[in-house]
Amino acid sequence: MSEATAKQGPDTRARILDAAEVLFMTHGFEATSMRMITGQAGVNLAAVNYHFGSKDALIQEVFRRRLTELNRDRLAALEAEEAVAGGAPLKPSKIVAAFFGVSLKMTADTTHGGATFMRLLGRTYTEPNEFVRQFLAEEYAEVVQRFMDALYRALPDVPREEILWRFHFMMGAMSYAIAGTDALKLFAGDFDDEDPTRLMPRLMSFLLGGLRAPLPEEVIESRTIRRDAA
Amino acid sequence: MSEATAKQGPDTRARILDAAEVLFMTHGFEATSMRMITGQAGVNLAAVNYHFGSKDALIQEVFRRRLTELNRDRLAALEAEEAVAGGAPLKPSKIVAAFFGVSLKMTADTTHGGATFMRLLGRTYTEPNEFVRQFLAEEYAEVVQRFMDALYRALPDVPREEILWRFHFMMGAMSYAIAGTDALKLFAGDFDDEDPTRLMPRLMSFLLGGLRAPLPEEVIESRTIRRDAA
DNA sequence: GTATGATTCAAACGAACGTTTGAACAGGAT
DNA sequence: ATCCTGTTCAAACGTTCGTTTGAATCATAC
Repeated sequence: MSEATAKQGPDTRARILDAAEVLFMTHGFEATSMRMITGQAGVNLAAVNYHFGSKDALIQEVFRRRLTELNRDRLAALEAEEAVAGGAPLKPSKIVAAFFGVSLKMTADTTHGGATFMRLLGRTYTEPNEFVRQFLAEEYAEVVQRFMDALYRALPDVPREEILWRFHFMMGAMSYAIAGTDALKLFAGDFDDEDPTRLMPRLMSFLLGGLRAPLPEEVIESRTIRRDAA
Repeated sequence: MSEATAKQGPDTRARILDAAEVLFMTHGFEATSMRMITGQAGVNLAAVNYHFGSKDALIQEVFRRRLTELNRDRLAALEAEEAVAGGAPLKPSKIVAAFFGVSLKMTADTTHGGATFMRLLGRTYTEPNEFVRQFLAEEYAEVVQRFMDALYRALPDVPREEILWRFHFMMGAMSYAIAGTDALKLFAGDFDDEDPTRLMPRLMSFLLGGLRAPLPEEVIESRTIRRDAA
């Protein structure tokens, strides 16, 4: 390994990662066996442990190779907006568009498997597996902090806790929108599949509407939604 | 002889269901073994297959016993509103409150395990397992249809497809809000723990804001939009 | 050519999985 | 006491899991 970089085999690594990405999305981590992965990738069973060390390490690598790029693009989009603003606080819509627009752009990318990964990622936000969630949290720590700070500055009069909640809600709506297209079909069988290009404006309208909604009156005084069914 | 194994008094069935509910929520379906379930429940390994037939049947029963009640309450809440309206279309806020308010009421129920189940349910909306999703779709078919019809009548000028999407987004925000509290903590370590009573008004404001947001321009091009407000 | 290190391969490993078995135990009703 | 029915129990079933092994193959430098 003199000057050669991490370039290893011909394309065994990449084929394993691509196969695993699809299978993890379709069946989940636990239900996807090494034999399924290596079978679909057309490589030997031992190849995964040789190239990645273990199944868990393979899972991490599946996420890392995409998340690195995704979060880099997110930060770039945010910094581009900040450069335009020149020190002034950004408009919330710009911040939201920077974060979620990058996500949806990858969702629309069908040629490089980005769409598959985004669906996998959406499912993984609620993944029970502890080490997967721990890994995701580390990967997200910086970018989330940066966006939250931008939102704090953009909405100085809104309690930070409230902004945190709404960001949480927005993440949920996006994850579900991307990952749960099948679930949507289950709700309404007569539903023609859509290209993610049309999902983007729909989701963005919804997210901004939720973000700008009036604060709950609970801030002033506890109030319960009237739902008396007698 | 060494230890007096606490002779279990109450129902073995219920003990298995309660243990399985917690373990499924913590580890997921595939990662939760029969031995974990029976061990936590304090029953024999064979008890699950004796009482439920199989692990899959146990999963279904875990959901069925709670979903039956949940969806019954949802329909009751909707019908109560419809009775008050007396034939007139309901306001969207009432419909949303009927559907999601019941969910959050169960989330706030800590004494009967309802909160545990709601977190499990939130995670399961994006569950890859095919038979689980099929089962969920059947359980939800009627109640979703009823609520969608109510929304169609409440918003006659909004394209049905658009309402479907926004309902989808709302489901995502709620599921994530309930199931992903840990994820929220990962984003912001300094976060005082959740009190579902306070989650309710927060989420409701967000959902209604998203539901009433202006439609994306792409849709507006072809249709005139009227904004109904509550 | 041969040597050397990286990669692939078939085969096997022990562990854990869901499920099944047949005996043991319980408590009424006859 | 006996039978019956429902339930619990320890043990084992066959399968599949992730991982490991050691030899075969390939590529490149000597």
